[in-house]
Formats: sequence, structure tokens, C-alpha cells
Amino acid sequence: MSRPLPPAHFAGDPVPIARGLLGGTLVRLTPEGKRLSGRIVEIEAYDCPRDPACTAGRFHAARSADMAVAPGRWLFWTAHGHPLLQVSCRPEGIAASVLIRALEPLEGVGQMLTNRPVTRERDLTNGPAKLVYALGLNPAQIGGTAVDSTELHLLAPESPLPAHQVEVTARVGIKEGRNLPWRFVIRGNPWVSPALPSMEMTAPS
DNA sequence: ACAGTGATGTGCT
DNA sequence: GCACATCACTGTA
Repeated sequence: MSRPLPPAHFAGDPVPIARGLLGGTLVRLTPEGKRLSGRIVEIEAYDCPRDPACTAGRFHAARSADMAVAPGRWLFWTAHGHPLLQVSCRPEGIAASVLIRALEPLEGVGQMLTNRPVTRERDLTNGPAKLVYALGLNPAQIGGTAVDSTELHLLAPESPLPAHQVEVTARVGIKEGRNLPWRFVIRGNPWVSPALPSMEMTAPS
């Protein structure tokens, strides 16, 4: 088994970093010693300096500063009252991040269902805020900590995902910047978030 | 389809 | 200060 990805891994362009994280594992160790984990099946990149979808710079000065921390820190963006899990990228002073959007549950499914009761297990972690609730993450406690901390860390995929298994689309839930193919999904995986029809990107000819 | 959520920003007094 | 509007979402239907 590989070691947790170190903060230095995130000191660059969030787009290839997001692509490389697809198929990796998010691991959570609870204070009670329970191990919860899931395979990353959907992920997006945000790169504020060149990204019209990134509202941090234009509309959210304080949040932009929060995102411009040193690379490899856990961040929680909030949208519509829900926390979204991200990792800071690029050198300190530049707001950029990757957003983990959906997991395929691996370990601790029972605990996840306790944290977030749901009728269809399919809905347990198929959205960016859903997985935060299922893993029982407390933004106030985890926000700002290093990405390789014991309580929450990332493992790279055993081997890089072959290109034919990776679907590249526009990002979900944004207005501007839909032309940027910065969402990465494991093709055909049933655990990806419910995608809005208009969000799908036409394949290059 | 649509209400509700909460952090943040804008505009008015 | 106060009233809205906005948003990278979720829950119930």
C-alpha cells in the first residue's frame, strides 16, 4: 500500500493533479479508531487566476485568501449551506484547488450510513457535500490541516488510470467557464454524482 | 420541480 | 445595521 500523498504533491497546476487523483483513495480515521475510506470516482479542478468559474477571486475576497494558503492543505468551500472538501494547490498566495466530488465507498460503510442515513446506498457519497457528511468530517477541526494527516489523507491510485476509463467533462453547477474540461470521472462508475444533462461536454470530433 | 441551507457580498439607510 | 441576492448543494417529491 502506498504512503499518503505529501503536501508537496499539490504545489502545482490543479488540473493534472485532479486527473492523477482519480481512482485514488480518500482515507478517514475517526477519533474512535474507525477507518472509513472511498475510491475517488469524480473530481474537479479550480484555478482562480485563469478560471472564470472561480468566484473566489471576484466575489469572495476572504474565501480567496483562505484558498491561497500553502499547497496540500484541506479546505472547505461552502455553497448553499453545505461544506465541500478541497485540497489547496499551487504555491502559497495563489488560489487554486481540487474538489473531491464523489466516492465509491470501500471501508466503514456501516459507520458512513450512521453518519448520513440514506434509503438508497447509492446516494451515500455521490455528491461533494454528501461525502463530507458520510465521513463525519468537521470543517472547523480538519480545515487547514495538512493533507497527509492521520485523520484524513489521500492515497494515489495503485497504477495510473488508463485514458479510456477517464471521462473528461465540464464542471458541475457553474455558470461561467463551462468550456473548460476540468471535471474527471471514472467512466460508467455508478457512484458518480447525478450529472445535470446540460453539463455534459460534447466529445471532440 | 422546488424549498431550504448558511457564508458571503452588495446596496441601501 | 438591515435587507436582499448569490452560490462549486441537498432533500423530498
